This record gives sequence, structure tokens and C-alpha cells, in this order.
Amino acid sequence: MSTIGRRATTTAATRRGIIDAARELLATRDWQHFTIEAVANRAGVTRVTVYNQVRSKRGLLDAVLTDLVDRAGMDQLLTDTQHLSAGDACAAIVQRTCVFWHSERELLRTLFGLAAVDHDVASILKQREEWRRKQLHSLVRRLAAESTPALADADVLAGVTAVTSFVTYDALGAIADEPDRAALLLTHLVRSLTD
Amino acid sequence: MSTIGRRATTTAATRRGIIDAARELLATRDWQHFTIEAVANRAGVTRVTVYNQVRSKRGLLDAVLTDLVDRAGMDQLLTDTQHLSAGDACAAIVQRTCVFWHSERELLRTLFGLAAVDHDVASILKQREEWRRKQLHSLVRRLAAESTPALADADVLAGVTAVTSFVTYDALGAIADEPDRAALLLTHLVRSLTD
DNA sequence: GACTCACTATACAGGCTGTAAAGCGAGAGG
DNA sequence: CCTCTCGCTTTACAGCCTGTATAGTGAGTC
Repeated sequence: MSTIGRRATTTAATRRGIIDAARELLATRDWQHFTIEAVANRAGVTRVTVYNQVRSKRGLLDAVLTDLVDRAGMDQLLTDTQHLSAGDACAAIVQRTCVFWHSERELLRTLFGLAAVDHDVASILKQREEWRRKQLHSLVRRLAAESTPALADADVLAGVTAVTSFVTYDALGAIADEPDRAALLLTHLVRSLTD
Repeated sequence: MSTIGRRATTTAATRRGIIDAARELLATRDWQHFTIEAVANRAGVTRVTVYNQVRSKRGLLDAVLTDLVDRAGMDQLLTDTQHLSAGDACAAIVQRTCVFWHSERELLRTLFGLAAVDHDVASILKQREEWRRKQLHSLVRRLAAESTPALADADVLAGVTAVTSFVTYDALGAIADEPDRAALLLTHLVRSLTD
């Protein structure tokens, strides 16, 4: 352990290569041709190696997803915006959410699509959505403290969650190509629910 | 051709059976086990018969989708609401849309999920979404004539389309179990964009 | 009564998944 | 320097699903 795992480094690199290859192929949204062999070829590696790193095709999706969450770096979104006014915090949260949706749009579209069809993928995404929901719950409480919404609390939260979800963002079509513009639109919607 | 195709009737029935079986299996959202053989078994028919009716697995999805559109009966939504005031027409259109999303929620979730992953399914759904968009365009024009929206026309239309999309409806979670309640929420959002 | 045509039964090629086993070769460790 | 470890490669295999082909059966048609 002199060079602190030169071997470990290379295996980590091949794992990275596999995950990146999977990311790229998933972004093409061609599930038909998303095979372990295709991923292996793109990563310059054997099929067996892929099975070695990730147990199965689902394991591969799992790896891509957790990797995606890691690079998201949205964890401290709430604390980052604590010092802002409720309105500004709302705008900031929506904006950063949009930027993230936009940055990985193709990949996310595939993953959320698969979640509608595969219970395993769904359960992984569900965890993340639950986290997002909690964050939004805090935000909604802050906003509601400054005004009296016309709708029931449960409806407001559900509405805000839906409006700021990836699928809604993606449904904006061409507008979603400009995250800042989309953020303004979505912020408008969120405020209409909470004011 | 005396009894007007007694044979034709039975073959139409088997086709119905196949499509219904496919609908039911798709609603379980288990793509993994959605095989031609499973559909055939559920329809009480041989695998070969399924291939006879629909050319392939994609052909089966196509058949399910066009069947779904047929039973939707949303074609005259716009003319039905022409005599109403703009605001009432908006509420009615959103409400009927929600009822439809709700009536086939599980199946639609699967189909829209697949569309994110399969270009063929996507292109079929795209046609329907284009139609919906046109309907909403008319509605937005009527609403905008009565007020001056704060947002650009393109943003308003994109927002309304997204907010009334199936995926957003489905993202409402438990609220989507009560289509009328969801309709009120979504109408609120649509109005906030157009007022 | 002969014919049509949808359905059945069976078989086959091709592709993808996942597992197993043997060999290689660079890195780790004494 | 010499040995051992361990990730990667190659090859092989069983199982499942898709899609196609072929021959047979039996109820509906004319």
C-alpha cells in the first residue's frame, strides 16, 4: 500500500468508464439497443467485466442513478437559501432545480421513463423525490407564513411538488432549453399556489 | 355475407381480447414480464395468434394506443365548450382532461414512460399531444382576450400545456385519485398563467 | 359439399441476460 | 527479486424472449 492503491485506482477508472458509457447510451433514449454488451464496447471493456462491477442490468441503472445523485450536489440547497427572504428562497430553489433538470435532461428523461415501467428504478427515484418533497415542505411553510393560500395545505404541497418535478419541467418543451426562463415560469406557478 | 360476418365478429373478439389483455398487463407496470406470451395466455390464445393480429410487440403497443384514443372520446371537447364563457370553458376542459387522465392512469403512466425510452411509442403519443396543444392554444387565446397575462405568449402556452399534461397530473400523487379536486388545483394554475 | 381462413401446435434462428471456469498479467508485499 | 493477489479476458453454456415458417384442424362461408 505504498502508492496508495495504484491498482484500486485503475479499477475505479474502469467503473467510471462503464457508468459513463451507460450514461451516454441511456441519454440516446434507445432502450432497445441499451444492452450490457453495448455498454461494455463503449467502455472498451468485456461484457463479463461489466457484470463484475455491477451485478446486473438493474445494478447498472442503480449505479448510474447514485452517481447522478452524487454529482447533483443539491444537498445543501435548503441551508444555502436559509438566509434569504421566503420569496427569494423560493426563486433560488426553483432556479437551481431547473438548472439541474436541464443539465441532465436526456438522462433524466430516460430514468423517469423507466421508473414508470420498472419497480426497482421507481423505488430508487422515489427516495429522491421524497427528499425533494421534504425540502419543498419547508419552503411551503415559509411562504405560507407570509400569506393565506386559497387552497388546502395538502393541495399546495402536492401542486408545488408536481410543478417543480422533472416531468413537468421536461413537458415545457422548447422552453426547457433555457433553464432560467423556465425557472421564471415555474416560480410564477409556485407563487400562485402559495400566495 | 348473410349474417354479416359471424366469422369476422369472432376474430374481432379475439383482437379485443388481445388488446384488453395487453392493457391489463401494461397497467401492472411490469415491463419485465410484459411478454407476448403473457399477453397470449391472458387472452386465452396462442402466441402465434397475437403475432397474427399485431405484427410485433410495437404493433401491439400501437394497437393499445389507438384503441385508447378511440375510447377517449375527447374529440369534440372544444366545440362542446364553445358556448361557455372563457373561464367556464377553461374549467370544463381541465376537468374533463383530468377525468380522462384518471380513468386510465396506470395504463397511461406506462405508455408515457415507454415513450421516454422508445422512439416509436414517442412518435405516436406526440401526435396526440400536438392535438391537445392546438386545443389549448385556442383556449389560451380566448382567455388572453379577457386579460393581459404577465408572461410571453409562448411561455403561457407551454406552461398551460405542461400543467395539464398527464405526467404533471400523475405527479400530483394522492390528489390525482380525486380528479375533481385535482382539476380545481390545475385550473387554478392555468388561470394564474393567463390572468 | 367444397372452400376459406383464423387459430393451434411445433420447430427454428437470432439476440440478450446472467453464470461459470480457466488463463493472463500488472500491482502489492515480503 | 520472487510470489501472491486480483481484476480483466476469453470461451462456453443455459435460459428466456422475439419473430418467422409450416402443417394441420375445424367452424363459418358460398
